[in-house]
Amino acid sequence: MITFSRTSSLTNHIKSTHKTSPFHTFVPANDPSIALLKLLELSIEAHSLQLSHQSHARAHRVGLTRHPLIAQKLIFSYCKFKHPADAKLVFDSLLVKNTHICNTLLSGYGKNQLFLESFELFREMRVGSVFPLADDFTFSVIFKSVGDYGDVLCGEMVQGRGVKNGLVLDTVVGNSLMCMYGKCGCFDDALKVFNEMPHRNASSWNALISGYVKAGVGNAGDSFDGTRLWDLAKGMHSEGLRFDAFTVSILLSLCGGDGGSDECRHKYGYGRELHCYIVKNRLDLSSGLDSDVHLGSCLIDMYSKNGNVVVGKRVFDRLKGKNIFAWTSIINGYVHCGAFDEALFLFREMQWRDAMVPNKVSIVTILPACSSLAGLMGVKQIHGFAIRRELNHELSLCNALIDTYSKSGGLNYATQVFDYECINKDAISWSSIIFGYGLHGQGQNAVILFDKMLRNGFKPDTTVVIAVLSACSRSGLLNDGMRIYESVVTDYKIRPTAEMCSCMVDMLGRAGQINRAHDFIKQMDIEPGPSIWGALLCASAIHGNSEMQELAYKSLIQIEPENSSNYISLSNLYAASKRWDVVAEIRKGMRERGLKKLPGCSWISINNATHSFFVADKSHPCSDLIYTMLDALVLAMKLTCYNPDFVYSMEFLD
DNA sequence: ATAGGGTTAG
Repeated sequence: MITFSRTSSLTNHIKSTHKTSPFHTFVPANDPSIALLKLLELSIEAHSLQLSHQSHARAHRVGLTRHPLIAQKLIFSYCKFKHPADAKLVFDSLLVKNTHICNTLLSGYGKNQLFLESFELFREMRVGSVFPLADDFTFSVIFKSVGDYGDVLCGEMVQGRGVKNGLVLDTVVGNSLMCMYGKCGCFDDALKVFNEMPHRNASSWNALISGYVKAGVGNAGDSFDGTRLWDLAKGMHSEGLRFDAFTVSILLSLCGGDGGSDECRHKYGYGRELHCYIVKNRLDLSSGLDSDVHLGSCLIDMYSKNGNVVVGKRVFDRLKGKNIFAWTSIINGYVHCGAFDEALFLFREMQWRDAMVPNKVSIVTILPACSSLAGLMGVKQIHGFAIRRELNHELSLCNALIDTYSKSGGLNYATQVFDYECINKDAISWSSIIFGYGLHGQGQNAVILFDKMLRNGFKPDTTVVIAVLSACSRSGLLNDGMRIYESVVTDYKIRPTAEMCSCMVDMLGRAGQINRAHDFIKQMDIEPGPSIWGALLCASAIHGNSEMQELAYKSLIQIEPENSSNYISLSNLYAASKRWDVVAEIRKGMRERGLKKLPGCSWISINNATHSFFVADKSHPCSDLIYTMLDALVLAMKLTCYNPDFVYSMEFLD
């Protein structure tokens, strides 16, 4: 039984349309269109496709399917519920199509990724057509679709029409045009629009800032010029516009640290300042408003990316109306700092206490915790969980499962997911399975899959190339690796990255071709970094080529003069051939630079307490007992013919 | 009715 309440906006709307409606003259008091509109509005609010269908049927019975408002609402709801074909049926049945209705279908096509249909309809909305003329709403909707489609040329053509009609002067249209350029990675074009806009609002600035972020991310060299970005944000302030929730959330996403560098600390400082800004400006986090949960999730993410999940948890605890995003953010925070028990606890709490239904993202997020705590069995459990919720065909989940299964020793399960569950594969699916085969020493299969991927029309990217090259390297498939490398560089115009090059050096080196590996380094376009010399070093150590080993160490010391482990290893190399004079010299060099060997540390968790140990560490309360046990173990090892090599460690026990 | 923000996978 549905009861209707008298609400403002809709009633007003109906009142205003009543004046022109042919229906009201006949049945003004109990106009069936009012009830139908209410029903449709309710179905949209309640996300009920069934209710929309019922309303549609009722509209048929009373002959109202061509009522402009009802048709518009039907089209809207069908598109929202991913039934664009039904929306099209309603649309086609209309004898007169107004701009509003066309815009609704246009936007619905966009929501359903039906870009070609959307462009087709847009093309019809011009002078001399049976369709109405495009207005400012049309343009903002079409720019959004063009942006999602990712075709700048198409966007420029649409912009041309917009300029002709004088519609790009509108602020919202201008903003959506900027967003379109941003999505296509054309920051300069977005900036041009921004500079030429007659009226700008906060959203214009937000579009500019997020456009800058999108254009900067992925460009390895000029990945993210922090200063310029914060200058942009300051420019917004000096134009008298305040940051709104959108601005803050974009900026917060840039405050995630990924290490302990100065730049990270800098970013973290900005992040905390933004948190203060939220509090000071009463972008309050505990009012339970939708936008506040949004900001809360951004904050949780920012804190956990900076290694401070505890503060993230405090933000989380204070959030009212926690949604799946907030829950996933905090769970992700705990997963990333390795607190798997806590993450799993929250994953359960989310469901039992907050009746939250995990989605594909939350399942992907919890997966590393399960594999870490319970190995292959844990991955299988999550997989089963996903199957019961019919989420097992989701691309990102499949990709995560392929990767985690193969890393947990379940290559056969990974293959099954790849072959039977992962219906629409992407570059990540292919590189995950190829990497998996490589990991399990099945280089030949990795090569077969790589070639199959190319035959299926996928262009290789650097990640998948690294996956297949490292597979070749591990399995000693020198010829295949060389062939693939040559092909991706010449046929697919992939510029060799440092990682790709170190795969090649590793591959040649492991195959015993140390000199060829060295020649490869010499002909590289890029400056050899630590990973490349490290690969050469490893290979020359395996094959006992101490001359090349020395060269690699010296190069490493040259490019990483502050990394003490290079000195230690070089010194160990000389110690092995009893060249104590050189050893002494190296250690003197280290002392002069003020470098110390970082002591190795190992630890074990027992009953939620972590016990850590350094070399020759006697500080543990049970130290005597532990060493007695250790001596007994060493003795037992020696008795079983294993002769542990203590030479290097003894050297540095002064 | 239109634009702009959040969690995940190699």
